[in-house]
Amino acid sequence: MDQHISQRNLPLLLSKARETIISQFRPILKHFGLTEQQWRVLRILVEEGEIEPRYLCEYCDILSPSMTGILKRLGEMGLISRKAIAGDKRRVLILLTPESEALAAKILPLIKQQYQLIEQAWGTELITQLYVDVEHLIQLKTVKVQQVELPSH
Amino acid sequence: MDQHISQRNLPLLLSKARETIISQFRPILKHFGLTEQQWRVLRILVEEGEIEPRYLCEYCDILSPSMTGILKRLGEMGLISRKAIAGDKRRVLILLTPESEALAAKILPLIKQQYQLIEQAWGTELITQLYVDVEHLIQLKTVKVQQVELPSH
DNA sequence: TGCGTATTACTAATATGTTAGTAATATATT
DNA sequence: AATATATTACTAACATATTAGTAATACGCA
Repeated sequence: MDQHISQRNLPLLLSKARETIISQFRPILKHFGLTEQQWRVLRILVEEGEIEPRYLCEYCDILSPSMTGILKRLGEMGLISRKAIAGDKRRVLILLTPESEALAAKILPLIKQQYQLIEQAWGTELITQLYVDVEHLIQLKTVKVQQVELPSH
Repeated sequence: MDQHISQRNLPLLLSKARETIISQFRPILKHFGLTEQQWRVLRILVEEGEIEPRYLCEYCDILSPSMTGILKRLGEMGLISRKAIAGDKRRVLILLTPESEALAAKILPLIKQQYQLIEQAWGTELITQLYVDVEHLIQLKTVKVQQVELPSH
């Protein structure tokens, strides 16, 4: 009878759930020499086209200092390029290169196939329900939660 | 036409859901100078008492090389100690110190209160449903999923 | 026009994640 | 007993996470 406290630890459970899913895809990304975060960025670029780093951070759920390094390495790998924005010298646009367009075109179908294999093995019902709940939870982020009072020490 | 799961990104959504929750607790841990992972370890030690590092890794969902550093820092902070196991010189037991017992006794009630504040703000229904789904998903980890065939390149 | 403030992407420092591999010890098999 | 294999915790190397802070630029307003 597993009665570990970890089973009532929602952040930990969500982390394990995520690992359960992502571990099914890691071999694909590894095969093409990409980390999970690098692929997250490329995938958003496929969907969005040109995009500024701060939105990339938002969509990928990656903080700015991490994104700086990820974009640096993707640039060195020849998988992204940068374009200046006229009228604002602070801002910049990130976009795919022909190489990464081709790479994404190879990877995306494999991801889709792997999703289908997951559905075959685990069924669609739970996965669908999980989407509903998780998106519901993410919506709630805007509903402010009172913070517990912290003792001085 | 409803969005097929292959066109969405479940690991990313789970990551965002987790961040939504953990951000409600981070101020508490920061107040006591702990990282999230350090607290995960201490919390398991409260529950389990003496425990070997490999089980700590399993229960905390932290890989062994990360755990090595976490335990090293917790040791330097005086929050864990180590005990040899008679009959097997490879193995070791990790346990709390009086200091970390006292620290955990201060933190645990605050975590519980914060959970209550979250439920006040967001309702219990969604949180309960999430537990159900996520635990269900984690169970499925044992059901083997076929791996998509990777092209040579 | 000048000045305070906001925004954007960045750096710095430390902690953790991920993969591969290793030294020491224990166990199974011959 | 001797050898091969398994286990445990560890190191190494690199990528990413987290927090704090900065330089350059843009903007709001007196």
